[in-house]
Amino acid sequence: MPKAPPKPTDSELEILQVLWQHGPATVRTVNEQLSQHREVGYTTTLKIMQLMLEKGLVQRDDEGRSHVYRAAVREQDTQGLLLDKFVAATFGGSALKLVMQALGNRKTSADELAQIRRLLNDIEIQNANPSTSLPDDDAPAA
Amino acid sequence: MPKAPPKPTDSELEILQVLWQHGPATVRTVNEQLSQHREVGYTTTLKIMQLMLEKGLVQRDDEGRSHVYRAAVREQDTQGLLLDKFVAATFGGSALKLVMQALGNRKTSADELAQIRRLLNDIEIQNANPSTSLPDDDAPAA
DNA sequence: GGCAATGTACGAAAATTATCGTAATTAGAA
DNA sequence: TTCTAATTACGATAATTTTCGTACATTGCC
Repeated sequence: MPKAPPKPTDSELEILQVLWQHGPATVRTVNEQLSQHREVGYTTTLKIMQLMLEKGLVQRDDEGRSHVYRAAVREQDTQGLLLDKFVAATFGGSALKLVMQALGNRKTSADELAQIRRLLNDIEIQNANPSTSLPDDDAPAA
Repeated sequence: MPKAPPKPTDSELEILQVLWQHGPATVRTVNEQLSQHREVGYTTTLKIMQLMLEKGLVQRDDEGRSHVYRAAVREQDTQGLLLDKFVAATFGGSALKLVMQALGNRKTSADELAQIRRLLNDIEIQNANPSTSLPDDDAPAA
């Protein structure tokens, strides 16, 4: 089994965000996106993306003169990995404390609260009846 | 206004965790706690704590031969600061996505779910009636 | 007082990450 | 083909963090 890619650094995560949202892209495109938020040189972005290739965080297609990069890790997987480490380091492993803090000192809209309530209901249904598959918001009702 | 202490690094956060849980402590005590989880030299811990002092993350009392360090930042404040940055970097600023991910791919006990429900209720009461103070579990009922 | 034990201070090295200048390469245009 | 513009490759530097060796200071015995 090939080794899983390492945890991305902050800069690498920025680049992954661009690739996740935009899809496969050249260094130029990625750099232009990053430049909208902060100043960063072209070769800096290039270098980081080359390192990301070595680490297995991205893959690339070398057809033609310019290379096209794409994310080699999925957004949800990466978020989950980072979240686990963050919860462990910052909240002693307690996801509950994290959620309390996230919801507590922050304004949360009624709509968001409703979504969380739905999620809670789903989880409790799942706990009560593990054989049933989770309801899917996008699927037609039975 | 004195500048706010910077975001602690991973090692600094480990040390803060010890100080928050244990209360004021000497380098030796902190190092013994850290050593229970991983190997780390005494002078390494000492050096990091000295840097934390310069950064304003801890304060110390130099009475007697050994110094006693205490956290200079509050646990909740620090968690909140780190959480903000984490949500911004990893979830594009959406606390909702964070909560969904935290609750979704993770087993959460019925007790924890109940606590989150209570929190949701409190938030909705607060939203509906901003003049009222939040209920406090630790305070005696009026 | 002198010595051993315990602490602190300091400096340096290693590891990681971020940054960018410059050289080499390639593709088209003229 | 020759030149130019765009792109990649490479190496060097800086900044930050982590690590620890060693020297210095202090305390409390004997």
